Amino acid sequence: MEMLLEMHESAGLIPEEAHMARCIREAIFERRMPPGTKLPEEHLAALFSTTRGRVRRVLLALSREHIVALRPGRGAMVARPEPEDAQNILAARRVLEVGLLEHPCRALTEENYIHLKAIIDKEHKSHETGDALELIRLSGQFHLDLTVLVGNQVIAEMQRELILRTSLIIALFERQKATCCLTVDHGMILEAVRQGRVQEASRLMGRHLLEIEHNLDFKMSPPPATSLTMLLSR
Amino acid sequence: MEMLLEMHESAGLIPEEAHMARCIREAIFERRMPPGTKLPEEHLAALFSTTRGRVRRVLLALSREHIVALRPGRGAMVARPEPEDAQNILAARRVLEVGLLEHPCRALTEENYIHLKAIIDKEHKSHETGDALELIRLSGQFHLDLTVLVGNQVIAEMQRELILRTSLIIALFERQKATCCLTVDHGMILEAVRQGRVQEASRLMGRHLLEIEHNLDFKMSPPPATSLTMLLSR
DNA sequence: CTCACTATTTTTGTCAACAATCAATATGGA
DNA sequence: TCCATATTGATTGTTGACAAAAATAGTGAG
Repeated sequence: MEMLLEMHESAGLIPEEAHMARCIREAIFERRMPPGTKLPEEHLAALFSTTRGRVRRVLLALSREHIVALRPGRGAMVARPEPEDAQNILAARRVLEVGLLEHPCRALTEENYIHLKAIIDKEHKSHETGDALELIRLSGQFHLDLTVLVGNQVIAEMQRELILRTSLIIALFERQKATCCLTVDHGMILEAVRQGRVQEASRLMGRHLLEIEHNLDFKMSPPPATSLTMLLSR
Repeated sequence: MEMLLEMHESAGLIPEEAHMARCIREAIFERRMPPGTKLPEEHLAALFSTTRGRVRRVLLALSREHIVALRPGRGAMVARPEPEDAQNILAARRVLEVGLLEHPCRALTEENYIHLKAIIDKEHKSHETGDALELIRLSGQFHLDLTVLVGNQVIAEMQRELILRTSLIIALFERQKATCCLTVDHGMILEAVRQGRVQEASRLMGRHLLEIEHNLDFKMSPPPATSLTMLLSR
């Protein structure tokens, strides 16, 4: 359940700020804060019982990750990627993840395999019990942990940002509900990787990501900007 | 000479701050500010005739790009990547650039080719006149522009960060002088891409990046932390 | 000369109050 | 009713002074 490896996404922030950033990222990733949600500084400061200055630093950091939009004078809100961004982001993921499976930095150990398999099993369970939130989380974790294990920290950090942005994209443009990653695909990919079938694994991953892309509809009416800061807890 | 495409690396910063960030990035990239250079806030504020508060925001932004280290209480300095980081960064570049040439987002137009060829020609000129600084700059621009043209904005932003960090790595660990990118390689890569020889292009790029890596010596004594803020002009 | 300790100076971190800006509402005339 | 304008309220942006911490310089004993 816990993040496989503490990635140093905290660069430049003190622990308290890093914690706040993590909470907000999590809330965005799990769509408790949909794109467009306003993020007033004082609200957040009160929520995390900290000062406005610190909130400000965190918002700047998150805006540099492109998951928060920071318009001067108008404050911060959860980012709403343009269709063009969406295509670029998904294309980037294809390049990165397909490329990585094709030319992995290191091979998957048996231990690694067990770890990833466990995530997939949990995905199945969440699918059965209908826990959509947990399914989203697990799906992201599969992609991220696979990247860490077959790649390295630096690659994983890029990947983390892309996954978060993908979460925003799906929230904005998903054509039909329940279109998060297909657990079945994850299983096939993992097996191919385990057996060293590099070409097959990367091909599957490419198709998997394309499928996500094809389930988007950019002509969708952008949902109205929600306000209120809510439910940051877990 | 000018950056091919204005990448929105200014997210969350006002224009003035974005300009400052660009200047510092440039100075770091061209090694006018070697790794370890101290970056006192008031110094920078005076240099750019701005306030300490703004400098602070810029330093936070740059620290999130991993090119500035921001230790609490001790101020900012140009980052000094660990050998482990160095390996991860170069591995990431291999995955990204090789993967991109193997599975390009779009094909190179004749116009694009001319643009890139011009850069290579300038590289040759700089090599002859011995203008090492310009050579470094051009070399980085070749890799970056190629990424933009064959990929997209999002990929290019990741690439920009990786190239900057590579510049730090070379400054720290280069075994022998004059080991910046070999212009010859660039030429061969470009020709392969132009002719649509995808496999060949990606193979060459992989070798090219490995060559850089093999010219590093991690046992090198880390050069003493230089101080003084100097020569930000161009 | 070196070490340990103290004092000084520089630099960073923080805060609260104020100014500027934007969003929302209210007002008034056609 | 509708639009334009003015007022209000809420939120963000900035400043400067101060506190805290670290680097530096200085002092003296061994």
